[in-house]
Amino acid sequence: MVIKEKGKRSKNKLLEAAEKCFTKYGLDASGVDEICKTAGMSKGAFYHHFSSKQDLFLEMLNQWLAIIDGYINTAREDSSNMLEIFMNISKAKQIFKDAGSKLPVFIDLWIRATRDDNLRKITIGSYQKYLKIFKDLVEEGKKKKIIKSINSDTAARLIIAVAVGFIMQGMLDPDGTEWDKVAKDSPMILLEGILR
Amino acid sequence: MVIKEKGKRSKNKLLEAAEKCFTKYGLDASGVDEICKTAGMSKGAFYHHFSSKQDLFLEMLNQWLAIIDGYINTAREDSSNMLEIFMNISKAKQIFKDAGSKLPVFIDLWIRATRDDNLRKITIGSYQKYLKIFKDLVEEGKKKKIIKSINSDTAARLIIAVAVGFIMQGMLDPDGTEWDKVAKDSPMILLEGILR
DNA sequence: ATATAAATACCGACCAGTTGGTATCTTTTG
DNA sequence: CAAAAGATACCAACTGGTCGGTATTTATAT
Repeated sequence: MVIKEKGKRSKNKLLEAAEKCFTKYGLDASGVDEICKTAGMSKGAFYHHFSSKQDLFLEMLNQWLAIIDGYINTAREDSSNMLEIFMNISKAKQIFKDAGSKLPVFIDLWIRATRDDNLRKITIGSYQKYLKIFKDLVEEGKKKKIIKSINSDTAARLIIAVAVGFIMQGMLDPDGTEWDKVAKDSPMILLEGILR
Repeated sequence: MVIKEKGKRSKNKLLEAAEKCFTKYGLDASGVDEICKTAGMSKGAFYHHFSSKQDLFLEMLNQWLAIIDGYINTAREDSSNMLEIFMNISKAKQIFKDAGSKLPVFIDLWIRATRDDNLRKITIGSYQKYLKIFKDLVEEGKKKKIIKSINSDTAARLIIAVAVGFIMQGMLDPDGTEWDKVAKDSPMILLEGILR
């Protein structure tokens, strides 16, 4: 079958509409009705494709995590040494461009995962996966004597903190600075330190 | 009068109850009814003290920002040089202890500020105030040749990113590591860099 | 000090609107 | 035709917020 079954297409339409709504109003404030209206579909269609609003959250999150996986794997394939991988990931201009509008919703999901066990399981699973990637990267650097003998767990979490922290700030104060520039310069500061 | 007027006490009771609820269920999921029940008061009392749920958000946020102000000012008064101030702020064991339960709610407010103009104004105002503090600190360090000639705006935002990022991770994965240890080690890594 | 007046603090039933979700029916598709 | 997809009408639960009335303080006058 050349054309995706109409069902899948409709489902995607709903997913995209949901993303629009979530970006605009937030997770909680976006009602199922609103999402349907945005998608130009009916509530019946919605509940034909998703068993609940939650269910849509989960599918959306899984979809995005797959995208992030893609970015990371690409960065890994395109680079030969550990330092290159790190820089390629953290530059992440692509992420900020493609996923820019997704990021606030992603944070929203993150917060929600704090209180929702289903979401939490998925989120924490991926979180730990990425954590491990950075940890291994640091460990490798330590073995090759490129990196100081710092705790690799701490370092990995620090790297993630920077990423998440920038997203949060970018959401609150998008015009406060040139965020892509900040994001570009920060990995270097992180690597080389602040002190002379 | 030794004892606070009863009115203020009741208002505080509501504020505290709200904090409990928000910590447990999140901002949106905590209904006014729930807050009142937790406080052991009536809805009438609530709307006697606050003009709306929003209004309570604002008061709560202002209250907390005042606390943070206190921490920062204390750190400034207790230290003589720029580096000490920075370390005193970022150690912030006191913040993590006292305000531990508040932090998730704080993040929740942050997200909400993204879409709510009133909240945004307050939040962004404080954000920029703290940003400036760090910026000035970095500038001072640069003048004294302690700090590299990095962009002070970027550096300041990087520092904030680390703080916010740790809070976010701590919320998602509280038992994943010893966060106070991570928080203690990170400033040093930030200062001295990762690379050898 | 006591009576009175006036705020302040508080209660809880109630309302209009919205929410996620369901049940039933119709259309499209293979 | 049967199954999938979609539409419409509907509902029970819950939401933030209102309102008329009552209890409790606090200020004032005597």
